[in-house]
Amino acid sequence: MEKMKLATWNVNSLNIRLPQVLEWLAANSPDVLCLQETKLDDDKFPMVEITAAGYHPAYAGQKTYNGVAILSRALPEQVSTGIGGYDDPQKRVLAATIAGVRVISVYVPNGESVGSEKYRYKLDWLARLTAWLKTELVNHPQLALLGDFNIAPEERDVHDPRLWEGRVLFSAPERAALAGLFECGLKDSFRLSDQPDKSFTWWDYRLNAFKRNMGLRIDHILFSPDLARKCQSCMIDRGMRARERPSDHAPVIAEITI
DNA sequence: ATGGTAGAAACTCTA
Repeated sequence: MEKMKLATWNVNSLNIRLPQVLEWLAANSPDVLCLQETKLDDDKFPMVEITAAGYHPAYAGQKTYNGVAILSRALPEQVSTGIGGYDDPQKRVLAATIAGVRVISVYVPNGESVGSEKYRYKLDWLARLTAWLKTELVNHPQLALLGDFNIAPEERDVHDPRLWEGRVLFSAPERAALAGLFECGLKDSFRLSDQPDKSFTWWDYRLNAFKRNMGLRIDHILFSPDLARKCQSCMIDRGMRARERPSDHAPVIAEITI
């Protein structure tokens, strides 16, 4: 039985975080690493360094904001960008087939604040993502959706649910949109096994949030039913958030048998 | 308490 290790990490600038990404790849040897917030135009992607580390890069970037990538040991096939049928100039979705698994790296809009224009964009974007995924799941029964969803699914995924209730990243409409993905059959790999209490993936840079573990679990690895059955483990590597000059997100890693 | 910090870019926006 062969194992496949898939990971996701919002690096908040691949330019700044490249040394940490290379170190993390060497230490963890994932088969697939999805990145978000690369904040790099495609002609600035660190192709040489990633290739030298033994990974094939696929990327869809833009300057300053957003940007997604998929790094893989095996050659990525059928690489495509964006949500089918939705002309979004923001680079937030990248898909590739790797060793027979359809891997999709997503950077869901942050939403800024409930009721804002960016919040409406977030909900509209999620509706389009969900509609598109329904057909993707039919075409690719072995599908993994990894990334920064900017939504905490449940109260136990938020350090202080009362404080966050109704706020962006935890408002009812956002959680309903995430539940819509689960209704398509996608499973939250993190909840397929027992996990420590107060497990989070993102901590604000401000107010010493990480030291006080004031975090949210907003980065997820979702598996189609076929892959969920093969999931062996899922864990958060919070050690990377404790580093000097860290991303505000920690990597999430899941292992499946293929 | 509507603050605070980080990144990119360029005196502001996004998260």
